[in-house]
Amino acid sequence: MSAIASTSTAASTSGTRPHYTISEVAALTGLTAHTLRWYERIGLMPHVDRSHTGQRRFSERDLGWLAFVGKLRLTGMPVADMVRYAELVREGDHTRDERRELLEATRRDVLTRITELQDTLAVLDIKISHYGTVCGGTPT
Amino acid sequence: MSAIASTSTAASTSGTRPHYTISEVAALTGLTAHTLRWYERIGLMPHVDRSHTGQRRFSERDLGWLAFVGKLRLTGMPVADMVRYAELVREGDHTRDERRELLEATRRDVLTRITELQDTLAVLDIKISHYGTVCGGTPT
DNA sequence: TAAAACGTTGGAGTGCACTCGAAGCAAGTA
DNA sequence: TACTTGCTTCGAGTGCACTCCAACGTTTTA
Repeated sequence: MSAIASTSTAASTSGTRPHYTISEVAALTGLTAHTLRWYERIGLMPHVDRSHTGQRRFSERDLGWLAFVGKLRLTGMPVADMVRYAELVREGDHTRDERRELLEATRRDVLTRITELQDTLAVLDIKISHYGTVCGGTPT
Repeated sequence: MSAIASTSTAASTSGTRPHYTISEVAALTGLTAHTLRWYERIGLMPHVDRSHTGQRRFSERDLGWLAFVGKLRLTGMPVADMVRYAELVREGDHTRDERRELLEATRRDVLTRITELQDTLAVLDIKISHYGTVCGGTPT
């Protein structure tokens, strides 16, 4: 539970930009430390800084990336696709078009998903309104 | 691919209501025969009729139920919860309140999900618009 | 300084929702 | 009748996304 305002880290430990320990990032993102390490292993994190003893130190930029990944995760995008996107980012500027494509495809998926959910909502409302009436009928 | 209009079954084989074979239902719902059998095994199907030789014969009502289950599945509801709902239906009228509760909770989840997706959509739109501009910046 | 808390690694395990395979009947077609 | 297709059951296998473990090193607190 040692959040951001804890004793040492975060803001200004050694003169450079803020660094977060893995447990701080876990608290901030809701992901577990296990998951964060796993993200790095599979290439979903773009290479996290280490302290002189080899411990991870996450930057603000890393947090931003994780926030974005969190959004992608909400869309239901498979992890493999997110990794693909991360690779494209690493490969540099000549992949911009492909990245935009990928994002636009995702955008379309999200739109579809929203429509599906709204349909479902309509069905649920009908069902629920049936339960409102006292008479029996055909309960499914 | 033998859809509904195939040779024998469906409409009026033996005088009673329409009966669909498992492969017809698979074609209609997009589920596999395996999955349909599995649904029955775990109690997610309310007991499918059998032919005199023991083969499944699905009714219109079964199709309606599967359509509803499909909607619930779209919400991301765990199968165990759907089974719970199916059990409540089987238990009869005194579970109406609990069923309505369950449906209303699901409704709330769906609403939350839609909001999340709309947030994500906003983020994607921002990203995509960045890719529209030619200047580099900080591509993440 | 000692203890507690936190970090590292590789690899194995978990839970979910299917998904498939094998062996064996049964029904319809050439 | 022979063949093809489809059905049955049970149990094992798959793919995904984590999730945890063991063994050990580091850092912080009392």
